[in-house]
Amino acid sequence: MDTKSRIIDISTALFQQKGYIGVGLNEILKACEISKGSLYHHFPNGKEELLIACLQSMNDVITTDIQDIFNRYPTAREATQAMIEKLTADFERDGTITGYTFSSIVSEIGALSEPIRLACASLYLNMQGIYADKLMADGLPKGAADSTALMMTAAIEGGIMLCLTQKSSGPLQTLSQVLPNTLKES
Amino acid sequence: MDTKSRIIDISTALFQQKGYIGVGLNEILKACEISKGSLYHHFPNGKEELLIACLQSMNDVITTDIQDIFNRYPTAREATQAMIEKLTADFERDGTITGYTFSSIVSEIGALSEPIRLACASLYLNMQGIYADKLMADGLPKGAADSTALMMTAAIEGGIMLCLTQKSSGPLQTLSQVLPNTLKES
DNA sequence: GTCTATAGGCAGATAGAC
DNA sequence: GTCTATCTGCCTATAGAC
Repeated sequence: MDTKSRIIDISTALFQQKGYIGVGLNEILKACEISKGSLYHHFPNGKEELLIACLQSMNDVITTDIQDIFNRYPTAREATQAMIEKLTADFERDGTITGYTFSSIVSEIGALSEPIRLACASLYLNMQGIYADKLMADGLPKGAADSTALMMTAAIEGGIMLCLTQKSSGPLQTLSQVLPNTLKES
Repeated sequence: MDTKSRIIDISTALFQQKGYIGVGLNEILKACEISKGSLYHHFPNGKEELLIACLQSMNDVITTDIQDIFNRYPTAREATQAMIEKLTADFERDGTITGYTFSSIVSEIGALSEPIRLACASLYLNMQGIYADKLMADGLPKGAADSTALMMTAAIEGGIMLCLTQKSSGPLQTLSQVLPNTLKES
């Protein structure tokens, strides 16, 4: 595997764990076992360019991941439940949630860097799109599917935030029971 | 008004707008028109101690604010709708949402500083408590009220995040239509 | 393409006069 | 209780050898 891909892979994990500002360039270099010169050779615009590459990588991984789950279950309701249960399992295992959430990145520099804000917006929209497609396949009209998909995205993002704040998977576990019910009744 | 209170008031606004890391000590000093020595006299433990004082201040303001809205409307459904509409109006006016969300603060240092994480957790629980009380007054049993209140908190927090990411009040506007319906059917 | 060395800036924090 | 001056350390970024 080439150096550039390795930098992206390792940096992606670090950004997800600690946020953009929380990870220093030196930490990335150490983790990748490369030097500063090498990093700036592959990413001439420095840390911000690296983050954008990482966001694209996250986009691919997360979209594939969610799409896979939504293909495996017959209805949006069951798929949602399975997805949230996967998140809680991740949290129980790792003590943190590394995927599906970019709130730390948005909060830190979304307001400062337009390219990064746009990359995050695209990520959220991709997730939301998968939910909406499944809801339409279930028979919901487009408008209702879009609204419901938006609420799912917001609730899951907020649920992850609550889990991190409380250091407990409780909020997501509760959501996995409540949220699918609201889908059923839509 | 004494210096300490003025520092807290001004810093609270800055932290809400730009997050914890986004605001430097020098910016706070300039906004408050004080010197570094003065700030460290009132907050010997520096920036972190100041943030905790600000979080307590936010807690008071936000709790009072939400409680006020929830007292003014007969049901949780109507109160929720009114609250979200207030948020969207704020967003339209200021271009940002300063209250009701601490996600940026949680994301930035919640994982690093235990006192700050706990202060944020307490804030979320207070909001959730107001929602739950109103839902119980509407006739929901305690368990269902707690679950629903959690979903409301998560959805609103996530909705704010989506608005900031998309630079649009659209997500919250959609939520103000979808979320109350899920309450109605609970 | 990778390295070392270093620049230059700004952060948070401290000391001590008044 | 407020001030100014200063310290130390970390950050991103660059220059230039190999």
